[in-house]
Amino acid sequence: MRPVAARGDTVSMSARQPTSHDVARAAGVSQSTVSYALSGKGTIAPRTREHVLAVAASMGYRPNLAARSMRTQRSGRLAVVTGVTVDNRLRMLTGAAEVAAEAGYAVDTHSVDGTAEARTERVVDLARSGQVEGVLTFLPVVPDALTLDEDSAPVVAETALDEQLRTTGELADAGLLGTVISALVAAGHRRFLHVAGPEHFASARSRRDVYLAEVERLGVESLGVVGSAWSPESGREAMLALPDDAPPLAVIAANDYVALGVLRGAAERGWSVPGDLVVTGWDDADFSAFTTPSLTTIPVDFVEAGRRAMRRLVAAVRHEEPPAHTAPLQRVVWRESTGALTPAVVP
Amino acid sequence: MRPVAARGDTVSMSARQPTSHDVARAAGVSQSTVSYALSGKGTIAPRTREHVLAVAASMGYRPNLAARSMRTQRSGRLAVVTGVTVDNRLRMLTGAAEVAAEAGYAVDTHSVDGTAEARTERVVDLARSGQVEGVLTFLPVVPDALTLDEDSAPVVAETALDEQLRTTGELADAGLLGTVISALVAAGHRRFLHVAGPEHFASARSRRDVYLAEVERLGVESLGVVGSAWSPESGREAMLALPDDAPPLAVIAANDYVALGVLRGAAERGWSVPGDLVVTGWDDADFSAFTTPSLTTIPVDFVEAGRRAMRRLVAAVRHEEPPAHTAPLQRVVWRESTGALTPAVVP
DNA sequence: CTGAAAGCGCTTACAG
DNA sequence: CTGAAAGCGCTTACAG
Repeated sequence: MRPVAARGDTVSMSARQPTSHDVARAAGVSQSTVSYALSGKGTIAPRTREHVLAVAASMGYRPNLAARSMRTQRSGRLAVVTGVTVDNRLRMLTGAAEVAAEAGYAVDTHSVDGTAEARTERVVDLARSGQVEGVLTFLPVVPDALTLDEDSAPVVAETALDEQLRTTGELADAGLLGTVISALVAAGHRRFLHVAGPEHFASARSRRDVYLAEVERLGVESLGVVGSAWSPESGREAMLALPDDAPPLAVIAANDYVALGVLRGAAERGWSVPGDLVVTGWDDADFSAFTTPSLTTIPVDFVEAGRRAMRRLVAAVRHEEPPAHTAPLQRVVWRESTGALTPAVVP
Repeated sequence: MRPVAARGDTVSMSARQPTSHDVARAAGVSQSTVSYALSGKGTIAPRTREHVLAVAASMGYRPNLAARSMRTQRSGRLAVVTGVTVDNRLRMLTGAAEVAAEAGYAVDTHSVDGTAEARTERVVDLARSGQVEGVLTFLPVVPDALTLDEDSAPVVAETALDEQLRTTGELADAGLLGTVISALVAAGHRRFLHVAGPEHFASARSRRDVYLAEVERLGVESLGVVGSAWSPESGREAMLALPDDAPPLAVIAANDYVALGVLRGAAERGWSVPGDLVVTGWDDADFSAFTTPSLTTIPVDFVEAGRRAMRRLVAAVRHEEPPAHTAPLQRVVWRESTGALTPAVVP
C-alpha cells in the first residue's frame, strides 16, 4: 500500500523516525549530548544546546517513548477505566485527559463491562500490570475485591462502593439537595418522594441519604424511596406505581434521566407539572432545558470533575499531597418543573 | 507513602516486576527460551514450554511492553481522537476499544478541542509521532490540512469534511430518511422542513442531501433547510422563526437533540405534536422514548460503529483489506411524534 | 531443541 | 563542558 524504503537506502529520505543518534550525527555531537540538550539536565554549553535543539527540530526528531520508558523505569502512562454508562463519562474523560497531558502522561483508555466484581478485577489487573503508573476509574469498584499490594500502582476512583478508596468523591456530594428541599418546603410543599439511582454509585447513595435526612429534619411527609437506576424507565415506573391521591407531591429524582421519566409518567397519569407535581433532577443533561416543562436541576461540571480526579491521581503517582479544591462543582438551576418560586425562597 | 524496597534486598519479595530473566532463572532455562515459550514462536519442546509457562504464571510475570515495542519496532498502540461533543462518542470509543483490545493493541485517548484545522493538526501530529501505529478520529478533520507522508501511520476518520480520507462513512449513510419521508407522504403529509446539523459533519450533510432529493423526487413542498448545529436550541429557534400558517408541517430534524428543541419550540408556539406538526429525529438518544410525545427516530448502533471503524484501522495498519460489513447500523423506530401511521405505510 | 549474543533508542553516572 | 559506555527487558537470527 505504501512503498517501503529499501533497506540499504543511503538517501536522506529515510522512512524511519530519526533517533537521537541521527540528530547527533547531523549536529556533529555525541548522542549523549543530544540527550542532555533535550532534557536540559546535566551541564551543557548554551550554544551547543541551542544548536542541537535547532537540528533536532529541523529533522522532526521525536524521542522514542518506549526507549525512554525502558531506561527510566517509568512508563509515563496512566490508565483510565470507563465503560458504557451514562453520557457524562466522556466529559470527565476529557478533563482527565487534559490534566494528564499537561502533567506529561499519556492516557490509556480501558473500556470495561460486566459486574462490579469483574470491573474491579480489571482495575486491580491494570494497577499490577506494571504498564501504567496509576489507574483512574470512573466506574464503581468493590473495595473488598480491590487488594492492592505495594507493587501496585495507585488507584483513584471517582465513584466507589464505599469510602475506603482514594475517592475524589466530589461528584457524590449531595449537599445542595438540602437547599432544594428547603426551598420547596418554604414554597409550601409538604409531601415528597425520592426516585433513587443505583445503590453502587456513591452519588446515588448520598443523594438518598440527604433526602432522608432533610425530610426528617423538616418534618414533612415522605412517600418513600423507590427506584435504583439512572434511567427514564425508573422514573416513569415510579409514577405509574403511585396511588391516585399522591398529588400534590414533590418528586426528587436521582438525575435528569430519571426526572425525564417522571415527567413522562406524570403525563400518562394525567398529572400536570408543576401543577400537581413538582420535579427536580440532577446533572443538567443536554435535554433538561428543553423538556416541557424544563427541568429544575443541579448542574455538575463533569469536565472539571475529571480534571480534579486526574490531579489526585497524578499527585498520588508522584507521592505528593492531593490538591485541595474550593470552587464548588455543583449549583442549583431553577426551571419550570418546580413552578414559580418567590425570590425569597430561591437560594 | 508506600515503603520502597531496599535496593540490595535479596529477599524474594521484590517490589519490582519480574522479568523474563527472573522467570528463566526460576525455571532453570535461558532467557531466550522463556521468550520462545511465551511467544510460541521458534521450536521448543512442549514439556519445556509448559513448565516455563507455569513458572511465569506463578510469578505473575507480565512482559514489559516498552521493551517488546523497542525490539519489534512496533508500539502496539493506536490513538483514538475524541473531544467534548455529542454523547454518542463514548459509545463509539467503547466499541473501538473492544476491537483494539481483541486485536492486541492498546488505545491511547487524545481529547482535542478547537477548530477543525487545529484538530486536524493534532491528528497529523499523532500520525507522524511514531508513537502509534494508527489513528482513529471521531472528530471531523480537514482533508486539505491532512498531509500524510509515507512515514505516517494510517488515519481512519469516522466523520470527515469530505470523502478523501479512509472514511468508514457508515454513520453518514442517510438512506433511511428516504423511507421515512416516503412513509410520511404516504400518510398524507405534503409540506416539509429540515433542521440540519453542522455542515462539517458528513452525516449532517448527507441527511440534508437525502432530504432535498426526496422532497424533490416526491414533489412535495419544502419550507427549506435551516439550522446548523446538533443542539436543541437550533430546533427551538427553527420553530420560533416559522410563520403562523406553517402547520400542517412535517419537521425532519438532524438528530434527536434538534428534534427535542423542535418539540419545545412547537409547544411555545402552541402547536400540537403530532396534530399540527409531525417530527422525526435521529440517533435514538437516551431521552427519545420518554419525551412527550415520544420521538420517531433512527437508532444508530454507535458501539458497533466504533467497532467497525476500529476494524478498518486495524486492517489499514496491517495492510489488509478492510472488512466488508453487511448488517445495517440503522433502522427506523416509529413513535408518537409522527402520529398514527397505518401499517401499510410503515416500512 | 536450547542458549549466547546482538541490538532496539534512550538516560545517566563516570572519565576526561 | 563533552563523550564513551553500560544497561533498561525484550525478540530473533544464529550456533551448537
